[in-house]
Amino acid sequence: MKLTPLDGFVGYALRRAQSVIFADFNHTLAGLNLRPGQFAVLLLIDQNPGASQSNVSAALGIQKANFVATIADLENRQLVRRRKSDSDARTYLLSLTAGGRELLRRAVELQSLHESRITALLGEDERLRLLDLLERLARLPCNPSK
Amino acid sequence: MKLTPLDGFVGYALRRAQSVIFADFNHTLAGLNLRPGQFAVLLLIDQNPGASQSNVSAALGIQKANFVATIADLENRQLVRRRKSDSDARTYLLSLTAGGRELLRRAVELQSLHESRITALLGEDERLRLLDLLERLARLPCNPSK
DNA sequence: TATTGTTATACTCTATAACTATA
DNA sequence: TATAGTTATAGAGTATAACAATA
Repeated sequence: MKLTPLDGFVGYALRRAQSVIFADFNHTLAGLNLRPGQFAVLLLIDQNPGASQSNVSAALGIQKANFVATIADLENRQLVRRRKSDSDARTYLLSLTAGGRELLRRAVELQSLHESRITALLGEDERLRLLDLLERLARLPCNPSK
Repeated sequence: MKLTPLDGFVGYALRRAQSVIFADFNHTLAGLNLRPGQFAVLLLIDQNPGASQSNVSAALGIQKANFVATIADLENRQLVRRRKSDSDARTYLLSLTAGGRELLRRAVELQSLHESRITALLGEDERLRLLDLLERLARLPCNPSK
């Protein structure tokens, strides 16, 4: 099957790469029952203790409505704790439990294996270059003039 | 909000970039009512006239079961034609209708505007380098040895 | 036996509107 | 009024199992 000109499009290449990389991530973290999004949530809470649900969901580009089930699951699994804020009764302050920190520690270890596999494939210089290119892509204006 | 070390992971950078690029693609093709997947299907049928549903869905990494609704929609919109094969009564041979070719022509035009926006952001050399890096990523072994 | 296309089903991710309780 | 969190809902995308017709 002829794939041209499809294989010359950045959007298509992104989709293929993302599919493979996410599969490898999920395979690597399979034992922890953590999908990419959940891993990102734990990481952000760990790095920003006391952040609210809105803070975290906005930082990850997740709608707050869709974040409710995610955070409820993590709380049910006793990985995340929610405390009522003293200064604002509307918000919950998020933090990791001891179990959450421990699971995150193991997840980070496995993630670094996953990332190493990418480095083995590209080389570290090229991996960093890829990160730079992807970050620049993400700065594409949202409502382009025409 | 602190995003490190999340922003140093290729998987996360891929997700952010893909989200922005797909949004721009959809915005650019909005008038044609064609999502990225449908565009890819039309392009592949155009480049491989007489291909079967299995051929096209396999080439795009789509399960044949999920391809049924996609192709039915394109057929209902009279963009794609399905003919029974003479040599194998199980398969349908896919081809574009005149309307399908015309819609694809306009879609390709708009897609090239979208791609130009990426080139404007990265420069053509960097865009080609990105394509190369993404293609190499997609060659990551599926079941890595640990 | 294996393959093509199909149906049915389920799960994830995402998007939106509307509600509540607070601010 | 505006915001934080919630509920409900709907649309995509994706995965699997099972089937009829055909090879």
